[in-house]
Amino acid sequence: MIELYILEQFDAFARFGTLSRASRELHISQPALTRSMKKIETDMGIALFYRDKRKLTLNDAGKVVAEYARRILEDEREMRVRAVETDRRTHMITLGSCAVVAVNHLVPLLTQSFRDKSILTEIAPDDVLIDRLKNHSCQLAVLHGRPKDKALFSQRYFSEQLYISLPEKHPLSGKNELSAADLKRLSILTFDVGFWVNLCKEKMPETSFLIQTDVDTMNELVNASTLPVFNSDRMMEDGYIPQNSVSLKLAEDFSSTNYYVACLESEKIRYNTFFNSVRAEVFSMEKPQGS
Amino acid sequence: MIELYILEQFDAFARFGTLSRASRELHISQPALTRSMKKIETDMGIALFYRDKRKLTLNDAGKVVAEYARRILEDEREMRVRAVETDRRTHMITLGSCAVVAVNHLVPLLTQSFRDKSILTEIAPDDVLIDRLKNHSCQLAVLHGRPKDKALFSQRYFSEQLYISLPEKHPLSGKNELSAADLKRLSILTFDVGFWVNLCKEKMPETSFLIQTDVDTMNELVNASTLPVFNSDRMMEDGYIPQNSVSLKLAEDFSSTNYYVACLESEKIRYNTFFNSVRAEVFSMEKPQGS
DNA sequence: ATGCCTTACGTTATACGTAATTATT
DNA sequence: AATAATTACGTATAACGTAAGGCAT
Repeated sequence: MIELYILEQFDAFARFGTLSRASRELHISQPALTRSMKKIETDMGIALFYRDKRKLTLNDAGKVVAEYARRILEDEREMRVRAVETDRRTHMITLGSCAVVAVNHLVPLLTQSFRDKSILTEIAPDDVLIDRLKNHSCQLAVLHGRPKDKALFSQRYFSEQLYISLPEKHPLSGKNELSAADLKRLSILTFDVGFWVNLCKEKMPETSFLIQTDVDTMNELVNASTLPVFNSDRMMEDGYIPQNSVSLKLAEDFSSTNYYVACLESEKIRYNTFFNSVRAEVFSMEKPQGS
Repeated sequence: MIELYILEQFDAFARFGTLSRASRELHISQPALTRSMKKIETDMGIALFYRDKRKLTLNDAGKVVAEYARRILEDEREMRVRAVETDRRTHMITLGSCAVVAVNHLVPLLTQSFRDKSILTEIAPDDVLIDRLKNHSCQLAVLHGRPKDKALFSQRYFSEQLYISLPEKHPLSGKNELSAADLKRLSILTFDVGFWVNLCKEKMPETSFLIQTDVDTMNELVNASTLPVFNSDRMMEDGYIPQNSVSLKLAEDFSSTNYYVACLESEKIRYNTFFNSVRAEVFSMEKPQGS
């Protein structure tokens, strides 16, 4: 059997043309290459080179070996990559989500259901997430609405209602709730949460959203300014309530959404316990409000 | 890099299920396998087995590796087979010749000198043969005259003298020998032997040569007709003598030639024994005539 | 003189087997 | 007891580098 280190050296010679050049590329000595090339010839029982005393050239059989060597080496490399990939997949769960708020409660549930695995979370738009589920680059995804694709299993997670937090002395702070019309010409501090921001920009083109991507900057601005702040019921439950402010519901049909947790239908059983704990979580979240 | 002996052992485990069984199949010890399996895991940086203290089972990554291992090992095997095949193909000796008659005695000599090689003969003009020698597409060549090229080694083979075989009752049959003038306006049955035919057509433009390319057709025509037949001393020695005919020497300066066997000067030693046997052949051919 | 291939020799790395150990059936 | 995997240890193969030689440009 011809070992791979020999094929690698043979391939290097085939690519670089001389043993000395190949030896420099591989960081080994020329004599080592001479010996290896001799070895592969005796092991195969045939000559692979024309020997010109001075120069070494592949003969026809050598060219055949060079082709195979290349393919075999490439396969070996690919084997390692693919094996490491599947190893990662068995040791960690990738959770995609269309909104940051949605993952906050899911990561603890996942680590509880799969104690031996680490959890990787990624934020992406819905369509991207669906693609990722299908090509196994993520196993679970939080989406807006129930996906129609039959290959996907999904379960309702929770609803989110938009709120606007206003300083106590703000002209609008006395109202019960707000409409889109109330917010015309206003500037609202907004953390970049993808979906919501895009939706509101579209539905309320006359309102200006001061979009922040850095958490600390956002917090500082919230405390230091008297600007209205973009908010939601779920964020407030998690404690994101600006000081000295009142939060009013934004009463529009687009200002609430339902999140769904999805996975491949074929992997549903695998995540059964996780979905159960999600259901329990939903129950405990929505029951107090309903009562 | 994962060496092939490891992949072979891994594949054996994948196929036979236990290390001990695999070790028996491969005729190596169990500890050797334990070590190798450990090595492939550390080299790849991931686990490939579930370890049950008692039993060893492939995990998902291990199954991926098993698939690749199988393919890689098969490719390595195929590589060796294909290389040996092309080696065999290059290990047959190609003998080029400017004349058919010249190869008849050389092929037996070659098969005797190189019992492990097969002999391929090809007929071509002298200039083509010289090119082929230089680019290694033939190893030996029979040429008219000694090549001047210093890169070529050559050795005189034998001379050939043209004869014309005539029916016993032919008007010319009483002569001692023939001249080109005698043959004007005659039609002569001629087997297509390249060099001679072209030479005679040029030197005797008024004679018509009825050129035949099929051996059987040629023989039938020789027997069924009363036409003169193109012949030579060497062909007659080989028994090509038409029935009821007399063969007269064509006495012109162009009607005899010397054949030389040539090879690359750099490969002379390789064909040393062959050239010796050619010399012996020449000796036994020309001595009886000379004495 | 330089570049390329080869040979010779000593060193180190490593793949192997034997023997002993643990655990499971 | 028998089978399977592992650990420990000594051995032998063989891959490597250094040094030196040959040969052609």
